[in-house]
Amino acid sequence: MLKTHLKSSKEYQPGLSIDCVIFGFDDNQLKVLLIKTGYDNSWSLPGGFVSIDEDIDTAAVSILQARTGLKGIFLRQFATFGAVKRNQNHFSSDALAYFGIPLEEEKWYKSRFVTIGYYALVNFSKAIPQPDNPGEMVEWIDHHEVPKLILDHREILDKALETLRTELNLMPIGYNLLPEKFTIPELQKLYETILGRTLDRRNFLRKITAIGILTKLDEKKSNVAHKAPNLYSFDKDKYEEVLKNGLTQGW
Amino acid sequence: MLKTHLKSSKEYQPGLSIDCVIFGFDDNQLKVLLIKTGYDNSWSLPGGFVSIDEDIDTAAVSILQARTGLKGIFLRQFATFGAVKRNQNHFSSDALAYFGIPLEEEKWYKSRFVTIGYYALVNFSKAIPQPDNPGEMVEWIDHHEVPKLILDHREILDKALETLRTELNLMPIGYNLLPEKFTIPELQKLYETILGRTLDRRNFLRKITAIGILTKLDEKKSNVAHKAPNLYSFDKDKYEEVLKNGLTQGW
DNA sequence: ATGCTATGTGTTAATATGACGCAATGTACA
DNA sequence: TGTACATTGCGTCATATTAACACATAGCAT
Repeated sequence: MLKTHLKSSKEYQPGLSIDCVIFGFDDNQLKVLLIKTGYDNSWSLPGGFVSIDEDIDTAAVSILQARTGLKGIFLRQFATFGAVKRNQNHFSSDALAYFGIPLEEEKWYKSRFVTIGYYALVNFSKAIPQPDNPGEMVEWIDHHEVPKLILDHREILDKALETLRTELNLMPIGYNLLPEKFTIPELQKLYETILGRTLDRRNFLRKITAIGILTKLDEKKSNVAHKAPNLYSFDKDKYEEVLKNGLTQGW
Repeated sequence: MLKTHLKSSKEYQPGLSIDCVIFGFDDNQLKVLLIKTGYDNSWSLPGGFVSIDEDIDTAAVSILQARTGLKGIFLRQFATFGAVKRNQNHFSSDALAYFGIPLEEEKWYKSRFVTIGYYALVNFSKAIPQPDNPGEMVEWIDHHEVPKLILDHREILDKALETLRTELNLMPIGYNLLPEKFTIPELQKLYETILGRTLDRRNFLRKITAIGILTKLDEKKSNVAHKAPNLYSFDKDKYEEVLKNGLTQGW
């Protein structure tokens, strides 16, 4: 929510912020990148402000890149939150002093902010969480074990997950969350984790391969406890095509 | 985009506006409520600003009510638009003078606005379009015949329709767009119009009735050219229930 | 009466889905 | 070394859903 080298508030779009729900998949867990403030150890979503001369989408990309070091990531706006009370009483005068905010900027920080929510899907192993403010911690947290978050960030996170669940039915997802080579069981675990329920192995295989975005590699996963599963990769071209057209739907 | 009795810009959330895509269905056409400015006859979506002490959702409801006189309408936020250039050069000094904006407020009007898009589904026959500024025209326009719109309103409209199409697959729609009593062919036309393609009569009936939200009335439509079709109504309770749980999906 | 058009209902084949069975592969360990 | 166990790969079958189509009926126009 704050950046180390704050420009003057005049250089930012007033009353507007961006919060990102960054999802990663590791150890069969859906994880979310969260930030623990140095000031009071409170947890929040990574976010930031929008420069006056910056598109909101660009601002979201910048925040994401600053936090994960990644470019060209799957990033999608999903909702905007603007309840009057959403950031009421959030920045105490003490907190603003801690962050070195000059007095004349207090009013800016204490006014209502409308925040635009983006969610991102990133390759866990390639992302390098980067603290931005001193004393800050950036951590991947299992989405089942998210601590209390500031403001309405919990609501934002929930909405992001709900959106992701819906989009799972409308388009192929996984390309951005898995390493280049992966197994069908891994992909299934990802789906199961996002949906929060189990799926039948055999039916999953049939359905996921029918989409036509997977390439079966002539290679098996090594160092596994049981029968070595086959490795697959995404067919980038076909994946992009399905992303554009969407999966077949109802009507 | 403007209101007759403008409060001082200080009473509004800075740099933020709301634009509504209001859909209605009449004469087998999907129509959109548009506004023609008195100033230069340019067309735009109905919109407005957000008071500093007003939730964004509440602001959207207010705008909708002001334009259609309707309360309790289906209203849904679908996207937020914030390209830097989106309203660059929109309000000329002449225009601001026309609207009676004091000089000291010019900067406010000329800065970038981020706008939150909402779409609404309303009962065409019950809505009473209401002009807000003098010389303004409020009209229902067939969505196929929408004229050139100001700013990025065309993009906003397209995105709203795209969202509506997707949501058609996720939840029942029609309750808010049709009169209390309607026929299956009418409902089908609505779906066809939204989707932009024809559907098979018989399959449509089977599928739409299977949802369990329709009540077949013991009454036929009168004054029709051919065989009188049966009238139906929505079962409000079941409709709400399906709205909440969504239609059955893939995975 | 006859033709035209739109509605109401039913049929059938193809496809998709959900629920399982069983053999193959590799680890753990007696 | 070989037996138990967990996991993968592939297949089957009953059922549900979908798409495509046929036919009778109702009401207006002439």
